[in-house]
Amino acid sequence: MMNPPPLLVTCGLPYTNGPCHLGHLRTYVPADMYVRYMRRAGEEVVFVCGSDNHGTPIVVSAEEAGTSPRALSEKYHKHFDESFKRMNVIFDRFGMTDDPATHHRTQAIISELQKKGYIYNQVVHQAYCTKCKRFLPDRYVEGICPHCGRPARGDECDQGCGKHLEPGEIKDPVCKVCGTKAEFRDQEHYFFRLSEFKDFLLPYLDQLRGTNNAKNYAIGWIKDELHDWCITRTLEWGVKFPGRDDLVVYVWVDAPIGYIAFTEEWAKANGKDWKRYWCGENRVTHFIGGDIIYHHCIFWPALLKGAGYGVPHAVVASGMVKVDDHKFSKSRGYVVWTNDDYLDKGLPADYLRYYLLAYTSHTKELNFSWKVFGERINNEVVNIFGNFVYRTLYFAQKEFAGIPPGTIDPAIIAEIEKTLATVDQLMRDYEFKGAVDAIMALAAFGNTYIQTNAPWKLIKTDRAAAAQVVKNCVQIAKALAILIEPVMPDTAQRCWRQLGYFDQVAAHPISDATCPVPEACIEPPTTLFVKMEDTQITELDALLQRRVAEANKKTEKIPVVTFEEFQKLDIRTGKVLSAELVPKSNKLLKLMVNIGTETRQIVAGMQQFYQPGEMVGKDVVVVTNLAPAKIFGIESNGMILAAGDAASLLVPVKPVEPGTKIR
RNA sequence: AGCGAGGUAGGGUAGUCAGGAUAUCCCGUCGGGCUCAUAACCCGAAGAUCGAUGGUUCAAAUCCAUCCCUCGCUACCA
Repeated sequence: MMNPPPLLVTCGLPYTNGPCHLGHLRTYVPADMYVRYMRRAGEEVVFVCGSDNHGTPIVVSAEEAGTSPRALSEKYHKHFDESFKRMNVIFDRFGMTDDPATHHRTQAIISELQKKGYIYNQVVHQAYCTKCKRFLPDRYVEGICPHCGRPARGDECDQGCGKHLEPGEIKDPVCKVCGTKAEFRDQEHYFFRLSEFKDFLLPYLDQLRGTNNAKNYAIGWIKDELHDWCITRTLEWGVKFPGRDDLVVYVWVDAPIGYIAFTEEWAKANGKDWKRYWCGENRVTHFIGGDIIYHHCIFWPALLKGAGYGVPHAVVASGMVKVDDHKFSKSRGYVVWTNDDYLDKGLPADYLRYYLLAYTSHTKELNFSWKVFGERINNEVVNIFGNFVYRTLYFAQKEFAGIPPGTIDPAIIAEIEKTLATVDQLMRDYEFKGAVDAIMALAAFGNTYIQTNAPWKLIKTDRAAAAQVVKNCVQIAKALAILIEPVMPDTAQRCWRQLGYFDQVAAHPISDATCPVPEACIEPPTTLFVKMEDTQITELDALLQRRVAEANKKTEKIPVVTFEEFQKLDIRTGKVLSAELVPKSNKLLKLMVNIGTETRQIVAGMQQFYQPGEMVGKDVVVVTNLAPAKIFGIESNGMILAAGDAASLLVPVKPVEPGTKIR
């Protein structure tokens, strides 16, 4: 059998318009662990990543900051590069998608796709801001939904009926940046014939390696119809579309192409051939966040296939990160910044790496809380792992001035081998938590072993037997140092040094875990870890709580409306004539309400708070000139006012006739 | 609504793909041991109708069906 192709591991590219946070690390730390492990399991691995610099948000952020997109990108590029290094996430190449390699490779791929007929052009309506003098990507247009009449974004009626809006559909478009009324202009765009790749993608995804969340999600999409994909934008910033100075390619085209370009950059600097990684059979493994599965499992393989490159071998998608059991959200304050909140507080990278890897399976949601962080670090890392190594070496040094001579008990070697086999299988299945657990189980085994064999007792009667127990324990400690390196590289190295070795633990293959430790003198050991103090945890947590509280205040800020705007609303009292549950809905009630001049049918989301029976006969407050909407297929002509999440109804205190105007 | 992921002792979490005998681990509670060690470690106990119902099977947390609950996603948005 031929040697398998080398492994190329990539991480989803961080976008250069904000700093590094836990959400990033949830993908990068496991990828780094995987790379470290696979290298030491004897694989040839290249690990590349880079920053993603293009797209409208960066242009807008740069304008707001009074700088250029390139300068902004460079600032955050440097930030990510440093943050990853501080976390011991070490790439062979960390590039930028705005560097020449990505521009060049993107244009080469687009040209190739054009040559093969996979790209066509088409004129589309697009919102244009006359003040900013540019076309507005859909996210930067606001207007009125043509379906329900409520405010909507350019691409979707996000506050109203939730319908997807095609370019040109939105009414009264306004530039979100400057507030000027936008107009529609015709603009030629280029489309990728994604729809032609359906027959390729289904069998491809079926055999795709990686985590099944990625695979399932993508297969689900494919079963629906695949639309062709608009791959150009009217922007200055980005990779120029070949032959068109006024268009750049969509950022989601050049971002993954960065993976190839960064490999090229690495290969050039190291005298290697990048084609070995990207052309033909390969083992390209993408580590990504769960939010970008679509791009990596559908667009990207189709692009590569169409342009004649090899397609990815595996996609490993991480689950989402929660903070204090809340959805990760920068605007709501549920965020942990890698530098400000963690590393700059003097906390070790190893602790966070451990937490991220050991909390749960890679594809499940990971909750971060300082309290749990402190508990797990102290109980598992410090007490079980750290204490075993320390008590072993302390006793060895005290009683034997180091590691005693002798051979290792075969049962101990067998135990280590069992751990090695388990870890290896789990790592190849991308089950990082399982692998960490197996390593910790070996540490727990060590504690049980030393406890049951009590060399501190034995030594009083049988010094040789005590030496044997110690020797076995040291062997376990050695195995632990070797195994824990992909998880906690700094700790592993410290542990390695304490075992009397002067070289790098990372230079040793995993299989060295069963190589007997020789007799040696060692220095008195120091504790491997410092415990997390309760006061420290409380302080860190308080900082987070303060940020959440401040964010809450900010979100409460609401825009001022003029009296004229207020007067547009026609609010009247009404009497509920009948109420019934809307079938298949668990929130909606269908109400008939007398508003004086007429009886209206109104659908209201208050089923969980009011029985239909108790609604009948109630005087309620109704917005009568709200645009009609269809909810669950039932027409609703107005809105009943209620306060708060529990929908406390607003009712007139003194009796009034139905239809009385509210001012 | 559609799609996806989850629902396992007081909290958290593994096991579910490849069905089997006392359902894992961490914390917490209770009892004991040890004292080499960072008040750490070891042993034991209590505590789970494995979301519900029905089915397949000698055997179901695990497979199938239906339902309930929670969360996420729904593409020209990076």
